[in-house]
Amino acid sequence: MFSVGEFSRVTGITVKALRLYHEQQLLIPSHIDPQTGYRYYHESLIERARAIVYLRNLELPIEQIKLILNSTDDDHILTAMQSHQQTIEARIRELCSVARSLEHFISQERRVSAMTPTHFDVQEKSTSAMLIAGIRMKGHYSECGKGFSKIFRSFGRFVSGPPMMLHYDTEYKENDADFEACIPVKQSKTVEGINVRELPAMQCVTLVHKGPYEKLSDSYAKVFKYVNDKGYIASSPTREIYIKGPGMIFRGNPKNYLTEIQIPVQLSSAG
Amino acid sequence: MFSVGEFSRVTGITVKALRLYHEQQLLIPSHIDPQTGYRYYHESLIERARAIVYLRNLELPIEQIKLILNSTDDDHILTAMQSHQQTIEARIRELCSVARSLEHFISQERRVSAMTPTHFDVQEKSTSAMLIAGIRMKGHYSECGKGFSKIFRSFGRFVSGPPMMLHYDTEYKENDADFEACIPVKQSKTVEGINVRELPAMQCVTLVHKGPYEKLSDSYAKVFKYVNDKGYIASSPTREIYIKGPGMIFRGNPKNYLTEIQIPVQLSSAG
DNA sequence: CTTGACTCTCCCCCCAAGGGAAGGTTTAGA
DNA sequence: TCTAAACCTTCCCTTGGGGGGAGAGTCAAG
Repeated sequence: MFSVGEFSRVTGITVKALRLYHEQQLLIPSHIDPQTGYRYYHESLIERARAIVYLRNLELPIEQIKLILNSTDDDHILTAMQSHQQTIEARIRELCSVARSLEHFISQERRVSAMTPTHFDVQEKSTSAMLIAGIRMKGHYSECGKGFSKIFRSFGRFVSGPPMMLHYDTEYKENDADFEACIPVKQSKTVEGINVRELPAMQCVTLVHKGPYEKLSDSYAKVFKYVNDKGYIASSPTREIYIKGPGMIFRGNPKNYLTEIQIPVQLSSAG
Repeated sequence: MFSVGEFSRVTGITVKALRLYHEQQLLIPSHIDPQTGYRYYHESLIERARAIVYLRNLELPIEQIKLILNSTDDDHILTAMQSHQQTIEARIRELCSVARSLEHFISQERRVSAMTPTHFDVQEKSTSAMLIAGIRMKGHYSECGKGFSKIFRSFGRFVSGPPMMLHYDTEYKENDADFEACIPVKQSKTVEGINVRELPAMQCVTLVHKGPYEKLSDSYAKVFKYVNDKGYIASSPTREIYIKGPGMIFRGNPKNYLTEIQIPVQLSSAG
């Protein structure tokens, strides 16, 4: 006969758990001193205790274990284990789905971090051609969200980069702008109202704007000053790439928004 | 401004949960009527509510969500998500391990069920050769458990069938028996004290004994009677296969124990 | 003005499997 | 005999809410 502490050491079950199992009628001590209430466990209970440990490691609930250990019918045990297996596997599927979402979220975030430049100067560079899905719109810029949503709904996981906007106006227009909301995609697909095509490579002058969209005009001024100073000829459409913006999930902090301005240029003879 | 009920309908969060989120300072109503205590949510909170729903679906605890949504530092968000991902993946690994154990257990049980014969008669059959790991022992039969344990510890997942015992005595001995505890295995392996070898095919007379080991002698009597009646010559070692016994985990019900007795025979000229 | 639908705050209990602490009794060894 | 360790019960705490109810106040439409 062991006392709780001894039995705990032998079986590896905590004293707390032993008391709980007693209360739940799962593992009842062989003898309980009527005076002191001390629990005493017979050696033969070690076996049952081990079975309980084994089944608890399989994360079976106490109720189930009680049914299993008290049943003499092996078939019933098998059924209980199978049903538990179903439960576990369902849970695994849930968690895997969560893990996939997390993976997706994190890789998205990482891509943004990787694209975050360390310098915010006007630069010249060439872009390569890319496949985009776009929706040409006229009106106020703030309408662009609808366009992005529509493209995102249609292309979902085929999206291969941050959303961007093409500006076809040669002058600034507030309320009647001509622009195209577009998102780089991996595959072409025919969707009503969405124009999928290749955006050509180009030589451009670029500047990454950090901060809220309200201050974009400052950055535009800088870029155009550079273009003029160099004597380049700006063409259209100009591009705005929303490296980091409000996003689908978090509004984020507008102070950290990153927007790349790309002005396509033809290098004049003076270049 | 929405009342709780309306906001609940809009966001899909239950009223109970909205109150909880308020209490936990996760989603604080835009306005609380000082007289009535009614909660009113501004449209702009829908966005935060959606983010909360999204993050809850990723099974983030409320405390974490609070930290994430209240932080302006994107890096911190990424860190939090990554740490959560670690947690989730650790949990998945745990559950997969549990699922493997369950799978193992169930397939084991199924094999036993499949091997359960529908008739318990003396029969003649031939067995095929099999690879076994065995420990030859002398003494009392009850010592065999140690042998099985040792083999099991060494061969674990290479076990390919139920344990068995070879009896080398030609007469019945209680206390000084000569026997070999062995288990069929998939692969050979050199282990001190364990003899791995091929058990040859043989022609035998067999009977599946159902019930506790104490009554095995009745079944032995039946088998030997059959052998003698047929005029066969029994040879040794005889085999006892523990199709269903106390097992590693459950003692089970001795009334359901299944033990196959195999007596190797040479068919005499009279057969 | 009434009435039915909403909402409020408290309150309690529930899930699973214990953990932790408080406060009191018993045992075992020196 | 004394003292420390072991043991007892009882109560509250954990996650993330769900469920229900009491009792009271409020809102909006007819």
